[in-house]
Amino acid sequence: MKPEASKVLLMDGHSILNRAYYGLPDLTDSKGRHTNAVYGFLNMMFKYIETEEPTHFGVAFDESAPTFRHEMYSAYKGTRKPMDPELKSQVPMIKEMLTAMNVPIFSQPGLEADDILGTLSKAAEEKGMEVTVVSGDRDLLQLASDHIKISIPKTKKTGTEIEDYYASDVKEKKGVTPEEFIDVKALMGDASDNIPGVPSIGEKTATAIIAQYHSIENAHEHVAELKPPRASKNLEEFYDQAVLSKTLATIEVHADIPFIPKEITDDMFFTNEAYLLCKEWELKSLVVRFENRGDNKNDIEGSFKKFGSIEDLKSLKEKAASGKKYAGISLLFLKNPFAENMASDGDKAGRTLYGAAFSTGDETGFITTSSASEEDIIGEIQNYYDDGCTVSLRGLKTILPYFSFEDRSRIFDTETAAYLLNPLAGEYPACDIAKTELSLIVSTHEELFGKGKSEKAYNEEPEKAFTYACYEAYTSYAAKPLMEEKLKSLGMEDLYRDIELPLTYALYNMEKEGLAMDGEALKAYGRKLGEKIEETEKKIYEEAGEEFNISSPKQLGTILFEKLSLPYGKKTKTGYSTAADVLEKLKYEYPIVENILSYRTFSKLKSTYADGLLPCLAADGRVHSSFQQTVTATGRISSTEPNLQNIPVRIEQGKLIRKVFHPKDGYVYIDADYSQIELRVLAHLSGDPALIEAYLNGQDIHRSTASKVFHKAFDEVTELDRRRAKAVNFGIVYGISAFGLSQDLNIDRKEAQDYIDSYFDVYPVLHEYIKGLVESAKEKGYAETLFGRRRPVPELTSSNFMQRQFGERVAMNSPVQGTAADIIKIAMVKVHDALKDRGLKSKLVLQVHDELLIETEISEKEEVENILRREMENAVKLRVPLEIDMHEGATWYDAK
DNA sequence: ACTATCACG
DNA sequence: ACGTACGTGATAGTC
Repeated sequence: MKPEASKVLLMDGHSILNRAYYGLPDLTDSKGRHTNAVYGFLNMMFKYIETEEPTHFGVAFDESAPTFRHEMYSAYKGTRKPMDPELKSQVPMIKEMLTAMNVPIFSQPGLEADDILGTLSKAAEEKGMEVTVVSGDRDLLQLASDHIKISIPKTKKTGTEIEDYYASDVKEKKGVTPEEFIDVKALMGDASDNIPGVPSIGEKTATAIIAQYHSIENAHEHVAELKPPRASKNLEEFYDQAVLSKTLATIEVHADIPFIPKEITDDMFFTNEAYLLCKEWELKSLVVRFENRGDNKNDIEGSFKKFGSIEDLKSLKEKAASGKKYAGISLLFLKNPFAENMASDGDKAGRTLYGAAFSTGDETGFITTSSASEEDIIGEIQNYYDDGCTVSLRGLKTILPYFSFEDRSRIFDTETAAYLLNPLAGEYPACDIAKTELSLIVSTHEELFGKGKSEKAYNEEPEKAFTYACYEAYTSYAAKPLMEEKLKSLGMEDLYRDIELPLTYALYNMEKEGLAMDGEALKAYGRKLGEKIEETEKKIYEEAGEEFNISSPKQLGTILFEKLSLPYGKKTKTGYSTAADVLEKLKYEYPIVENILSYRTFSKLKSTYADGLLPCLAADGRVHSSFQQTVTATGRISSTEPNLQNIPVRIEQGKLIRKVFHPKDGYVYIDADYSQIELRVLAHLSGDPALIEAYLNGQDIHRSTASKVFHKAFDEVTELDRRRAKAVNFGIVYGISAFGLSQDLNIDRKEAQDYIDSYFDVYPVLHEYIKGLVESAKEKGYAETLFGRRRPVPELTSSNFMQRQFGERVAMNSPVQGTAADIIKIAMVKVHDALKDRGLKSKLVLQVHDELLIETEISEKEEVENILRREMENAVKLRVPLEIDMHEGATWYDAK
C-alpha cells in the first residue's frame, strides 16, 4: 500500500461506549460523575489512531428518535431494556469531548449508526480509500470487503483483544461471505435486535443452509431438500418472517448523508478545550497524554541512571543527605534458586537481592548486585537512614528483613498510605500510585515482564528491571509529600503514623516468629479424619444405592433431589443448593443427609487444615503466615499461606486441631480476646443509654436485650429468648435486614421484622444513630470509623436497588467493624512495643480480629498478663468498658 | 477462571 | 417483583 493512500477510521459510537462501560470498573470524578465509559472510549480511540494511522476519522451515533427499522420490529417485540443511568449520562459527555476534539460526529434522525457506517464505508471504498470500522457489533460483518475491515475489540480480563475481519476473514471464520451473513441472520434471528428469524434455526443450521444455498430465496426454492426436516418445515411456514428478517438485518449502504469523514489535521484531538474537559472529569492518564504530547516519554525517565559501582550510589546518597534529606528507594529481589530446599524461616525467605534504585527526584539511580555486593548496597541505604534521613518506599514489611529502621517517623510506606486513601483497590503497585498521585503513566510489572511474572525475568531483561525499579523509587519519592498532604487533609494522619505504620513492624515480627506446630500430631489427626471419611463414605454410598463424588455439589444434588427425590430448598444458578443450611433442615428425616453433613465436616477439616497446613510447616518447626495489611475494606488485617485466622474452634472435632499448635519449651500460650467488642463499639458510637447502662452494670448483654425486647423479667428469659436476642444483636452489627435475620433464626420474615421493630423501640437512640450512618454515608460518599478510617460506599449511588441496599448495610457495618479493627490494632502495637521495650522473651504470635496470642516465657507470665490486660482494655477510652477474657494453656486448644 | 462451600471473626 | 445478613481465604469441582 502506498504510504500516502487515504485511510478512513470510523467508530460506532454507542457500541464502543457500551463496551467500555461494561468492560471497565466504575470510575467517578470527585463530583460523582461517572466517567468509565468516556475514559475507555477515548483510550480505545487513541489506540486505533496510533495503530491504524488513519488520514480521515469520524464517529457515528444513533439518533435517539425511533428509526425506520426500530419501528418495524417494535411490532414484533417490546422494547429494549433501558440504558443504565450511569451509562446514559456519559453519552452527552463523550459527544461533548469529541466535539471539543474537532472529531466529526455523524448522526441523523431516522438512521441508525449501522446505516451511517455502511453508507460512509462503501462511499469511501468507492473513492479508493482503505476503511476500518470499529464496533462491538457483529452485525457489521456484512460490510466487510477487500478494502473494508471490520474491527471488533473485545475487553477480556487479560486485556483488550481485537478481532479484524476483511471479507476473506468472514468467509474463513463464519463460513459464509459478508453478503450471505445477512441471510444467516435472517434465518437465525437476533433477540437483542428483535429480529425474529425462523423458529428452531440457530447459528449452526443457518450457516449450513446459507453456505449451501447462498440466500434465503434460493433456500426457499429448494425448501424440500433442507435438513433437518424441522428447519425445512419451519422455513416454509415462516418464510415471510424470514424475508422480513432479512430486511431488518440489512444495513443501508446508500443513505443520504451529506457528510464525509474529516481529514485528520493538527487541530484534531489535542485542543485546549479537550484538555480542560479531561482535567474537569479527572481523566488523569489522558491529561498526561495531553501534557506529554510531542516528547513521547515522560521527562523523568531521561534522568534515570545506571550505577556502575557502589561509589555512584554513595555520591548520590551523600548529595541527598546534605540536601533534602529524604529519598525514595526500591529493591528488586530474585527468587532464590535454592529456595525449594531452604524452607521458609519467615525472614529473608528464599529471596536474594537483584538490585536497588535510589531516587532524590531530580536524580534516580539503579545498581545491581553484579556491580556491587548486596551488603554494600544495603549498607549505603542503611547508612543514609542512620544519618537521620527519611526513606520513602513501597511495601515496608517485605523490606524490613534487610534494614534496621527503628525510628518509624523517618519511614514512609506509600503502599499503606495508598490503602488508607482507598481501601477498595485491592492492590497498590507503584504504577497505580504514580497514576493516582502523580498523573504519571508507568508500565506495570506485567506489561514489562509478562504474565508469568517470574522474578527470573530481571536477569533476562535487565533494561526493564532498571526502568521498573527507577520508576518505583521515583514514585515513592515524588508521591510522599502529596500523599502526606492528602492523609492530613482527610484527617488520617494520626491513623497512618500512630496505628498503621507501627503495626507493620508488629506484623513483620509476628510473621518472623511464626507459630510452632507439631507435624507428627497433625499427620495423626489427618489419618484419623481419613478413617472417619471412609466410614461415612461407605454409609452414604449404601444409602444412595450407588457410588458418586460426594464433594461435587452437582452430583450430590442429582442424587438427593432427583434420585432420592428429597424436597429441595433453594436453587443456585447452576442447580440445586446443597449448602449446609438446606441440608440441616432435612437431616432429621433423612439419615443420609446427616452423614453427608458429617462427610463435609471431615473432608473440610482434612483437606483445608490437616493436609493444608502440613506444607506450611517450615524447617524451624513453625508456621509463618503472611499478614496482609492492605486488603480488607474495613481495616481488618487478613492472613494467608496459611490462613491462621480461620482455624476451627466452633466445631468440636475441628477444635482438636488447635492441640497441634504449642509453644516452644519453657513457654506457655496466653490468649486474650475482647468480649463483644463490636457491640461495645456500637454502644459507644451510638451513645444509646439503654445499651450503655447494660454494659456499665456488667450484665449479660444478650439476656438483657432479650428481657427488654420480649418484655420479660431478667430472670425469666429463656435460652431461646436469649439466642434470638443474640442473633438480633449480631444482625444490628451486620446492618440488619428482616430476611437475613429470618434465615439465621429459621423463622419467617414477618416475625423477624417484629423482633427488629421491638429492638429499635427498646434502643431508640441506637436506631437514630444507625439511620444517621446511612444518611451520612450517602452524603459524604464514605463510611468512617472512630479513628477516621474511611471506606467509600459507591454502591449507595447505584441505580440497582440491590446494590443500594447492600451499600446501606455496608454503611451501617463498616464504622463498627472498622472501629473494632482500629482498636485491636492499637492494642497490638502497644503490646508489641511493651514486650520489646522491656526486653521480654515473650512474643506476639497471632491476631485473630479480636484475639491476641502470646508465646510467653514461663517466668514472664504475670508480666505478660498485665501487659495484655492493660493495653487491650485501655487501648481506647469508650463510654463502656472494654473487657477481655484471658486464658493460658500448653496448646492453643487449652488457651481458649 | 469461576462457582459453591465452609472455616473463622 | 426482586433476593440479601458484615468481613475474610482455601479447597474441590467444573468449565
